[in-house]
Amino acid sequence: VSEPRWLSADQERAWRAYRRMNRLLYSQLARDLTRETELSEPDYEVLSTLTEAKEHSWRATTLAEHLQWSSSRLAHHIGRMEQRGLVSREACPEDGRGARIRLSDSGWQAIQAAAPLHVASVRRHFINRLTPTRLAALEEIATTILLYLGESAAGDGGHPKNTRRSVKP
Amino acid sequence: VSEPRWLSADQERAWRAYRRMNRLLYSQLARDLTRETELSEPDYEVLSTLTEAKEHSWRATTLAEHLQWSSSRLAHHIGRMEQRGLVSREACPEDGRGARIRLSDSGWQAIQAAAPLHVASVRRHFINRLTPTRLAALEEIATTILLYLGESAAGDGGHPKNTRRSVKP
DNA sequence: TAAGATTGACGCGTCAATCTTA
DNA sequence: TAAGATTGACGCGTCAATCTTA
Repeated sequence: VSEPRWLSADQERAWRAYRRMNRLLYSQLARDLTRETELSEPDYEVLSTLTEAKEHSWRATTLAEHLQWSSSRLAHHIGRMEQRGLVSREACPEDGRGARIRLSDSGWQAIQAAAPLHVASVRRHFINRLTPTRLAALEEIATTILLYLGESAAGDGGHPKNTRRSVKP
Repeated sequence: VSEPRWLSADQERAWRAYRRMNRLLYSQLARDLTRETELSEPDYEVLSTLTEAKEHSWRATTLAEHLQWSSSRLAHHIGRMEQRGLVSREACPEDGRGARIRLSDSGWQAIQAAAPLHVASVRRHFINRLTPTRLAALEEIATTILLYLGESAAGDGGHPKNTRRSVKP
């Protein structure tokens, strides 16, 4: 018995609604962020991830893994952020091939200023719109999908310890 | 009483899981599509939207609205697709300023071939992983979020009649 | 003057090639 | 030889400027 060629009406409505929510929500959050700060979403992710590192510095590889970015995307983006003084690059003591990315003072200030605004935006458009029950349901859905997407072994989902801190969302 | 500075642990877990699902699911679907066909996600969206139009042709503005694309994004992308022979542009009879985008024969063949594969991919990674109850819950969540995102008047959500046909997802 | 649409410049992400050290 | 990382070329999306017809 093969799969039907199309989705059922219910399935299609759900699929479309889900994708539309993603599109509009993401663009709204990006709009808020760029209006209220000097940071793009990717900038914000880099800075807030570095905030969670000890010494505010991480190996490029580790950072890329956390962000789920390719190494070349990271190198390009870090290059631009370095130009703007948000992060700095330094040689890696343990491994001569490696690089360490460090949050600069001005990067620290930028993320400190941006974080509460971004959290407020996430609350306003997303968190506050859903009951705790629904939010939990969404998390279950996401976990289920991720499980099948090969989340089992690697990546954030498989992290036994969650030591994240400071600038969270 | 102002909002707390951060999200609660529950909220943050849900928020992260939701975003991670989006990232991985979208990249998996894109990977499947480009592996199995000659089309990118945006190509697929353009072609399948045109399929839903009578005469397989739509005003550029209408097409852009359905896709929720900017007019310049549409113009650029249609230009590239025209080069590849997937669509054609023609003058608009009703309005000398307007343009009509038409699905070409080869575009029609491309979407016919791609659609079942794409639907299968969506089923495999998404639809089949969720019970009907959960899928309905997700649709409700999406609808709720969209409602607050200014979905009330315009856009797909406000469509009273859903006359979509043919190549659906 | 405004609406429909296109264009060019620029910033960003991907892919393949490359460089350096393990 | 492989791992860590960077680089350049290219394709795509955004923004502002522009062109044409209403």
